[in-house]
This record gives sequence, structure tokens and C-alpha cells, in this order.
Amino acid sequence: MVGQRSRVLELAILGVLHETPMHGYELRKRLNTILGAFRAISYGSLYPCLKELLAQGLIAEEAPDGPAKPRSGRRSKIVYRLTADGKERLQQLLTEAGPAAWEDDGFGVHFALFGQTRADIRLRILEGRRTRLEERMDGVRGAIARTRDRMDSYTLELHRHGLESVEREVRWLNELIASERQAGPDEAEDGTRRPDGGTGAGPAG
Amino acid sequence: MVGQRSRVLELAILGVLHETPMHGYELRKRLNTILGAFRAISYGSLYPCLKELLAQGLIAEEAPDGPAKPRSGRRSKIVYRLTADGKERLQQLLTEAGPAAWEDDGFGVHFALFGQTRADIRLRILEGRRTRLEERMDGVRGAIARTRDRMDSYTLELHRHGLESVEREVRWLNELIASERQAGPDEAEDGTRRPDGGTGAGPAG
DNA sequence: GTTAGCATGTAAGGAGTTACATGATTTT
DNA sequence: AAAATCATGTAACTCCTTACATGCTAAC
Repeated sequence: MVGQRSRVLELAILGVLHETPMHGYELRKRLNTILGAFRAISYGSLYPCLKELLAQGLIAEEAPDGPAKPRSGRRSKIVYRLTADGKERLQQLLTEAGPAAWEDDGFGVHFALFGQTRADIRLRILEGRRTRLEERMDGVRGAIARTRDRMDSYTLELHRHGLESVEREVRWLNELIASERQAGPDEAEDGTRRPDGGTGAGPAG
Repeated sequence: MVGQRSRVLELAILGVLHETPMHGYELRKRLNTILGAFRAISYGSLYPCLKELLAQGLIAEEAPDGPAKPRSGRRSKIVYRLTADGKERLQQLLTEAGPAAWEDDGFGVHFALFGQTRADIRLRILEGRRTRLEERMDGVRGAIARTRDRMDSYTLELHRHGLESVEREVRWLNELIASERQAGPDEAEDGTRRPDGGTGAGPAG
């Protein structure tokens, strides 16, 4: 058992490559766009991860499309695409959706890939995330209650703001869950709603 | 140059020990309460850090207060307190307030210690944080604009929500800054507003 | 007198960054 | 042809967590 790079990065890469083949540099930009605020990947973690996925046969190198041909034996762009195994693995990761999918890290990635995720799994992740946040709120509220007297106004304000942020996210999740439940039942069996231009099928504003 | 544990943890420890001496187990609980949602410290990082601070002479061991005496030569609770050097170091860290103080990690800790921070530094940190968040918003907005077409509704929704969260934090900072500017000028020279019960001198709700 | 929880500590390792090294392609 | 930027890759290092090892103290 070597390597085993973080599931999250693996999922993100496979998910993006499933949309369209890409080379590393481009992939990194796309990852950072998609995962944006949550997480910025560096080459130092991306390339080793690609290397490993390659070794596991989940992705494959492709000749760069078009006429741009490398002069010498080997150099320049390497375009990666998902293999059949890679697609299978992606489905597996998208379907597992265990607790890791509702931690801060995993949730963003899973959500960004909801377009490729089964409706029932989407719901499970949203609900798991909500439960996770509610637990966290209980913890913070308890901590505030227990130490209110020993806290100065700044610390209190920090907690108040933090708590409000989490409450906001819970409300957001509630809306998403309601919207999923409404749209869901029809397509629950197979439905993986592919990317749309924002027709309103997705989460409403 | 050995160790050099993260400035953030060092600051947090010194800041908490400045309020009152404490042993490690207690310290960890208090750190996790104060920094709560942002960061949870484990013993595996706390104790090595304490060890190093001890070696640098910034903190010192103290005989546990009260009648509870260890039977054998040495064991049981070790209470740590700030030394003179430690207080100096704490002041230095609180005053430096460079870019690290407005990154996600540093900001929470600095804010939690605002009760021990000079008014002008508080303002500088709040403004630095605001600028940082505005930069981030620009980045995300640009990324959305550039790739709007290639994004499905879920990814878009994720960005929308993320952006809204950041906007909310900016509004919060604006209120805090206004409140600081209003209360500040009188005490700008020396003022380090010690902990209060929440009399309204601090950030208003 | 044994379980539960307080208390301290270390070793191994995971996950990722920074800084570096290098080459290809495009722009000026 | 120099500079900028695209593109790939590695090595060293940072920071933290998990899991383990150990002992004290209180409660049942």
C-alpha cells in the first residue's frame, strides 16, 4: 500500500477529467476555479497525485490533440483522460459518500460534482452536512454557555459571528434539501442531472 | 534554528497563559473553546510546542497551587506561566500584525486576543482582513465570469453561496471598524481594553 | 480494586506547501 | 533574441493528527 493521496484530491481530479481530458497545468487552474475559496492546489501535490493515478491505471496519457507535435521524443503537454477503470472508480467515490463527504474539505468537492452525482446521494450528503453543522453549533453554544463569564466582548463577538455563519449555511442547506426533494422523486432511480446552463432545474436562488 | 512551531499556535498559547497560568490539558480545552470552530489543537502539537516555549524561556513551570502535592519526586500536573520574556514576546507578536494576521488562520487568533491588543493594531488587522477578503472576492467573481458557461448550476450555486458568505464577513468587518473608529481615538495611545463583561464598549450587535 | 477520566508525552506518518530545476511556446 | 508565461516535475520541509504508551486520581 503506497501513496494513497487524499481521497478528496483524487475525487476532484477524476471528476474534472470526466468532463473533459486536460493537461496538468490546465487541470490545476480548473480545480482552483471550481474549488476556489475552499482550497488551492499546488503543483507539488497535483503532479505526484496524477503520477499515482496513472500508475493505478485510472487515467491515461493522450497525444495532445491537433497538429501541435512535440519535436523531440517526448516533452511538452501531456493530456490526461479517464480510463474505464477511472470512470468506475469515480462512480465508486461519488457513491460512497461517507462522513468524509460532509466535512469542510470533502463537502465542497462533492457539492461541486453534484452534477455527476445520483439524486439520492446528493440528498444524503446535504443531510449529513446539515447534521454535522448542527453538532458543531451545539458544541459552540455549549462552550459559550460554560465560559461566558471568562470571555471578553471580542471573543464573544467572534463566536457570535461564527455561529451566525453556520446558521446561515444550515438555512442554505435546508433550501437545497427542499429543492432536491421537490425535484427529486421523478428521477431518483438513475438521475444524475448533467450540467445545464442554469435553467432553474438546480438549486433555486 | 530549531523547531519554530507555527507563530499562530505560539501566539495563542502565550495569549491564553497571559490571562492566567494553566496546565496543558486545561490549556488545550481553553484553546479549543476560544478558537473553537476555526481550529482544534491536539496534544500531539500542544505539548511539543510547550516544550519549546519552555526551552526558549518564554514560559516556566510552576508548582501546582494549593495543597495537592505530588507524592514522588515529580509527576502530575505541570502548571505553566508566562515569564517576563514571554510577556515581551507576546507583545511583539501582538504588535507585529503582518499579513499573517489577516489570513484565515491568523485572523481568528488575533481577533480572539483583541482584548490584549492596542487599538491602532486592532484597526490595522481589521482593515487588512477586509482588503484580503475583497481581493478574494474579486478573484472568485473573475473566475465565475470567465467560466460561467462551462459551469453547471451546482457549481454556480456553490460559488454564489461562498461569495455571499464573504460579503457578509466584509459587512461585519465594516461594522467593527466603524465601532473601533468611534470608540478608539480617546484611547488610541495606550489603550488595550481589558476583558469586560460585555458592557457595550466592544463591538456592538 | 477496578473502571473512568484527568494528565503528560512521543513516534510515525499524512497532506500539502515552497522553492527549486528545467524545458517549450508565445509575445514583444 | 529576450522576456514572459506555459508546462512539468522533484526534494525538502512544515505543520499537524493519530495512535500509542504511561501514570495519577477519583468514583463506584
